[in-house]
Amino acid sequence: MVQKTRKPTASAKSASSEVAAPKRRGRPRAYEPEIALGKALDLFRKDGFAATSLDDLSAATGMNRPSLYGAFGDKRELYIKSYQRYRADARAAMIDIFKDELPIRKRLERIFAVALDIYLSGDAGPRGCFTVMTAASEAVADPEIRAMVLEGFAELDKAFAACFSHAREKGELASTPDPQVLAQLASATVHTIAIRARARMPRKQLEAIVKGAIDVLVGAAST
Amino acid sequence: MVQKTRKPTASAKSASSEVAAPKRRGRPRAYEPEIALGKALDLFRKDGFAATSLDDLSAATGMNRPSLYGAFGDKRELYIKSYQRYRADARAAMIDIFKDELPIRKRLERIFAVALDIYLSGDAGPRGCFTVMTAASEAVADPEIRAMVLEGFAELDKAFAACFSHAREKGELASTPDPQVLAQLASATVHTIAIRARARMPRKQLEAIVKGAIDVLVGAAST
DNA sequence: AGTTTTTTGTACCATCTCGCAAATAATTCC
DNA sequence: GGAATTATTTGCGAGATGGTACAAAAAACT
Repeated sequence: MVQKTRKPTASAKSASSEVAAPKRRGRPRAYEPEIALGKALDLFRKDGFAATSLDDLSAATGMNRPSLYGAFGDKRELYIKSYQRYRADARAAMIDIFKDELPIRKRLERIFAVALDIYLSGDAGPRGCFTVMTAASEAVADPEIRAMVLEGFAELDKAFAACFSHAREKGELASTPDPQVLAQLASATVHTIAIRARARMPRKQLEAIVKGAIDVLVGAAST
Repeated sequence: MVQKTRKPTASAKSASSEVAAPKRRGRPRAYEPEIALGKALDLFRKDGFAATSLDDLSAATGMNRPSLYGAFGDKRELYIKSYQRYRADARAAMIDIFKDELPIRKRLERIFAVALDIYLSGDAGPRGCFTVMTAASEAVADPEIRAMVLEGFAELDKAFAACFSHAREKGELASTPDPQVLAQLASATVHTIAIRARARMPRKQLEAIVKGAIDVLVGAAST
């Protein structure tokens, strides 16, 4: 009764965006759940959890309330699914760069640039980072959201740490500052630009902050 | 009609907590506005703007709705006044340390410790930083709040920059990284611990982040 | 005493909130 | 074609929401 109970029969091998139409039984869905979830995500990013009403969500997705409820569960579940979607999108946008074989400085530049793209996007003003702007607020009272948020921090820290470790092994960085410490400062930089972006600080200034941070992070250790 | 229009007659020299009772005309107030504002601040910090209802505020302050309205204006005005109060409190807690004549490392340690105290306080879980957790969210749509938030960032950056400049003049820091860059990284560290505190990251871990950041900030330049 | 001034308390309103039940529509299976 | 299955639509209902009107209360002024 929640989301899709996909294909009880057909080929269960390939999962995601199967071209095959598994011939669902009843009335066909009028709207693509993935698109609707994207719209819901946009709204939650813009207004946060409490200020986003089901009517807003209904209008934005084009689904009326019961359909929303049937597809995603109640408001909180929809919020959590939206957050998962956000995280998946952000991860997808970053993972290649994190894994790429570039000089550390170049890599950091590209990662921060992608982050800025994410945070500054939005028709009605920059939306910032979902984790930082709304999820962290909910985290204090909701254990499930809290776990996701903490996991998000850890994921980013870990990715940066791998970056710095790798760079150190390649001799791009000195051994003095622990890669993990550098990683936490890089995460902090991500966080500060996320917040500042939300307050409509111009991109130029945010890029200046990023540049300064990179200088210290790689310059401080290598030079 | 808003807040106190204090003393049309009496001595207009001393302002704040005057002991003199200027003999207000009508029925005396049942509650101290400053205390009520503190309670409102607590609520807004805990739940944010949208999720805090006037009923909640009424219950917390002990004032009923019309009194609240008469004393502080509508919900948004009360929110803004709460934020101003928060900023004033935070400034008061930090200003002495910023001005103090301590070695840069010691000064940073104390500043971050105070920040952690603020962010981790709260009966119902750590409340984080008002600016970061709720005000920045509202900033995107509300110009007045936005101005205050941006001003808050600038204030913190400036205070840190003054710190680092001063330290450099005293020969505690090398000349390589611009004090302003160091300041922005210090602010970023404040922001990241504010967010992480809200997600109930243990104080120990937050202190570890702070320690690492300080190492890089002062160690990177001075060694 | 009575008048004036200010705050409080009660009650109310129009609107929005979330979630759901019942009825209707579109499709596949038999 | 008819039964079964799945989605959509309409609309409801109990309660919360922000804000306000109005009268009662408590003080000072005359």
